[in-house]
Amino acid sequence: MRIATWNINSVNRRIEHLSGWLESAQPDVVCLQETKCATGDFPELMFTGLGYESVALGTGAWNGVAILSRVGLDHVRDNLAEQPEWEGKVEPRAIAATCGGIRVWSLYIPNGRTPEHDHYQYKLRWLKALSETAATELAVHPDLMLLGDFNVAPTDDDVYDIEAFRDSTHVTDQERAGLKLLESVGLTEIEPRPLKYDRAFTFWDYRQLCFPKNRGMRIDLVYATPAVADRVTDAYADREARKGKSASDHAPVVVDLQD
DNA sequence: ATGTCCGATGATATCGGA
Repeated sequence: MRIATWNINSVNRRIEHLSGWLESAQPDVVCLQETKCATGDFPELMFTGLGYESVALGTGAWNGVAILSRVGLDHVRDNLAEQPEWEGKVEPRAIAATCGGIRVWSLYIPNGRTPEHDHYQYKLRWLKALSETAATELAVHPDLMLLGDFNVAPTDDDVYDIEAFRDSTHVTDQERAGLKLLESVGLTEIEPRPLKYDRAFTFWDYRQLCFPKNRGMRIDLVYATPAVADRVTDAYADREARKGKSASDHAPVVVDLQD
């Protein structure tokens, strides 16, 4: 079984790019983030035509998550338990479903903006709530995976130059402690291999020619229970999918599991 | 020139967010 996660940066802007990738990569399950469309505007029929069931959660211009599956899609759940709010609202950043026997979460962790910003505290609260939901879910589902845009680089080596991230989010100890909470409840990170160069970056800013210069970050992550991690046969960041016109600023992460 | 892009506004350019 092949399962992937991809921050698509507007699913409707990315229809052609995404459908081409689905046909070439042939994933069985895909977690999407930043779909940027309301639940009812999700291009469900396009995915049906490609053989995928789908479920989406979105409000419009911002955020939005979805799951595509061609191995079943059941027991859908929206949002974390007691998901922290931003400006009084629960944002569409988490959706779960059971696909091919795996409990799958598609997640879009808040960006944080700057370490001084309220959004950064929101991000930390969100990571804590995620670990709590993960703990209760994995008690019921031994085959659990969390996939998505975590907006945190796990180590200094997961950004192109740590010196460029002084006073920035994504690399602080507190954010990384948020990831450690996931490990403390029994999840392990599945680290992808790079297809090119030495590091498996998953995001390159559109600005300043970051992609051609390979000024990237590894912030799209996969966490799994030991039962799932033991089945991993391969994992890679597909930087090829970041190429070309009308690409997302993120690349997909692909994980292969033994059946 | 943030060497950019997205979606929304009340546009026909500008803005917030990333």
